[in-house]
Amino acid sequence: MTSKQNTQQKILDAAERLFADTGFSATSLRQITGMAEVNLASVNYHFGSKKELIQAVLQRYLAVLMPRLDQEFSLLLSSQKPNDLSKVLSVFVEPLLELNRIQNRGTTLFLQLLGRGYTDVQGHLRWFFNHHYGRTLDKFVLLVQQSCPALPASEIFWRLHFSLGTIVFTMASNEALKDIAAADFNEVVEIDGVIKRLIPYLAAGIAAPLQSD
Amino acid sequence: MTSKQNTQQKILDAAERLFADTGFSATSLRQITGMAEVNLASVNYHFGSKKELIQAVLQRYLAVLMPRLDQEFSLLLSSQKPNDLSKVLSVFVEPLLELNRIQNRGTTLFLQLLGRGYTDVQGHLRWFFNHHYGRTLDKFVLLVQQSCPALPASEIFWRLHFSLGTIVFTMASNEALKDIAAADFNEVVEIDGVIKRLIPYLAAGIAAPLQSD
DNA sequence: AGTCAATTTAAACAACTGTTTGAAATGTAC
DNA sequence: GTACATTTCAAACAGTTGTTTAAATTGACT
Repeated sequence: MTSKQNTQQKILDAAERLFADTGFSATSLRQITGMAEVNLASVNYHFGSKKELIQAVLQRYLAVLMPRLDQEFSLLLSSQKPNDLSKVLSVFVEPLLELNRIQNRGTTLFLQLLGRGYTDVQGHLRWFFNHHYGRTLDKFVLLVQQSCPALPASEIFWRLHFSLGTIVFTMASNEALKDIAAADFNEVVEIDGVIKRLIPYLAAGIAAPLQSD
Repeated sequence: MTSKQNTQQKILDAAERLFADTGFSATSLRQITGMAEVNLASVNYHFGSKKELIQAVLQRYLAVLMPRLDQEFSLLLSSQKPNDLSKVLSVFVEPLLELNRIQNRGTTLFLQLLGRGYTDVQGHLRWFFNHHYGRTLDKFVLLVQQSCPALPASEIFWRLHFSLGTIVFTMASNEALKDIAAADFNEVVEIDGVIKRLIPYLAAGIAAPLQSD
């Protein structure tokens, strides 16, 4: 009984690290099973296929993160006045940082995987995400719209995707950025430092005045 | 004589389209030579290897774009007063749109390729870019620092990377975003529309007030 | 015409991919 | 200990990858 869970978990641990580092399609099952020190066939035995393994890796984090976010969004939505945009964005901070409890560098790994999911595989993962967590996402979009009543919905759509790009890219190159910051500015920045730097940048970008042309 | 250039160009045209659509590593040489209607071996004959083909595809655009940008940056730097941040960012618009002259949807293709370059291949392409165009990049950073005298250099470093993430990610998922925008908002957005939407977002984000904690 | 280099071609190369197979090993319950 | 299901394992599967080879074709110049 423990051996089964051990194998599954060893695979998930190795897979998420390799996926985050080099992408889904660039990571082979032999790399994964090699790092996990399990047999090659065990991936297909426990997860069925590589595609399902990718989903399982993401699910481990999404299943914890999304209900938490959903709860926080509902709380903010129940307040009468529109909420400050920075406040809405700050909702992400704590649930994201709590992913570090699932796994050692969980927060970083999850955000990197999210980025890979958007660029690596086309369509497939996006559909999976929207299908499972579309409702939660809608609540967030509604909150942003309430806090930026001057912006048309289409503009908010674009700016939220711009913001997603910022987050995803920053986390994907997180290691490199940390190294440069340390070398050039004598700065030691951890993941929570990066997230807190992101908030004012994103808030200002999303709420930017409309261009007049 | 004309046959050689035809083959090389047919390969480049097919390669850039496939690379932009599905990424560098996910595109096989057989797909490329199939679409280009040339022999499989001609890629290695004319370009040496797949890696060198990737560089050649990017070089076709970078060789036109970067000198133009460098020139514009120098011009702005020569002015006495610091320049408005939106003005500095707007420098990119015209040179980027001129890439449409090289190739049909040149601007879109190039920006998608840039995005792929940052997420697909690790290190390798980033080094290539910094090595060839680091000087031009330095001028740009200097311009941004001049236009945001209140921000410490380290903060600008982070925010410029945030911005790079926005651009790269947006272009990498450009097709998907356009489709969603068309379906949800009846919007038809072309590449110049996206670029012009980006400017105010980026300008506001980069110049955001510092967080007070 | 003939000469020589540049280019194209089909075929094969070794290495790698995800997946499947059937036997061996392990665990669980009676 | 026997019976049974779960899990592991080595081996092979068919398919794809980038690259190389050597012969065939094309081009340009005398």
